[in-house]
Amino acid sequence: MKNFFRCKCPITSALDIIGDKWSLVLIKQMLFEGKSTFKDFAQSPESIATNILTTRLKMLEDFGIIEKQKLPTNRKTNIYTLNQRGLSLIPVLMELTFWSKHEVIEFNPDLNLDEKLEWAEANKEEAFKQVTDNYLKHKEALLNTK
Amino acid sequence: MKNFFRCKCPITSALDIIGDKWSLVLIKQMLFEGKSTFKDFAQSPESIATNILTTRLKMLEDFGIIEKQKLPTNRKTNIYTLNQRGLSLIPVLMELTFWSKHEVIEFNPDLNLDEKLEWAEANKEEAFKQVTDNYLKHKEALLNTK
DNA sequence: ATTATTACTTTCATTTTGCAAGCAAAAATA
DNA sequence: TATTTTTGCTTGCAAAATGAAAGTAATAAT
Repeated sequence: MKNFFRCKCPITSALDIIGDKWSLVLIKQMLFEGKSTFKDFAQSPESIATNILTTRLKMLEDFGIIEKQKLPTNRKTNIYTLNQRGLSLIPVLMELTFWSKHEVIEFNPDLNLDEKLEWAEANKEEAFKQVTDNYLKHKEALLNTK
Repeated sequence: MKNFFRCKCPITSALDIIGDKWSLVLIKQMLFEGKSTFKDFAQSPESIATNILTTRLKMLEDFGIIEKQKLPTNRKTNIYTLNQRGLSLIPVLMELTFWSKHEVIEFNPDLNLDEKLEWAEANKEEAFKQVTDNYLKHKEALLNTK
């Protein structure tokens, strides 16, 4: 872990963990798109390569951001879910969404913007909580025999 | 610009612009560390290579996140500053800071955490505004004969 | 007039990412 | 039960991004 972090800056260090090309995309897919298996991620429109996917999932697990487990009904398929450390990235992801809505749309007019975004931006705290609760319910349902 | 964006997702598209290893670090250095020249960035503890620095600054300028200009008193030194599009990334950077304070400190105990962070986390909207105003003043001072 | 500084560029090494194919274990199907 | 399909993952190699070191031209400072 020595030399893993570029310096003592909190922002730079956060980016040293989740600032690569794929980590936040994977977390977003779990959080907002209900994805939970290797196959789910591999088949995304972002189309991540499977070797990269393997190493990213392992890294996120090593940092305690996600957890991997199997259902009693299926000894093969791994279920990847966010835990608390991952869930606490929700504000970062939502602020990125807001920024995108305002500033990225000019460069990528095809952006898929949720109609509830307006409300979420005006009620951030409530929106954060709602997304968290939503995911926790989804996760529970997922892990009690899919 | 075709094929620049991986897909139609706002989060993924935002990351396609500022999700590389250095962009948010440079923006942070301007915003919180008063850096504004090529030399400032090159001498940072993160130690970015100068060739990368050149391409990143150009990219951020092309996307309208920063602007480059010269002072009347110095025809050589370029002054890089954030404009509105860059300033609206403040919430993203601050949420990253909060996440780091709670979750990254375990992996990098040397983290340099501002003592005002506690307050900022409890008063996000006010903190965002304060950081913005601070920077705008700094920028104005910077550009009126340094 | 000389030296130092600034903002780059260039070259080449290293690291990261991407693509395609392959694989073993488990699950689904016949 | 035997065969086929699916899943999660690995391997080998190509391409792209990043990094380190040195060099350069224009400007600024001495």
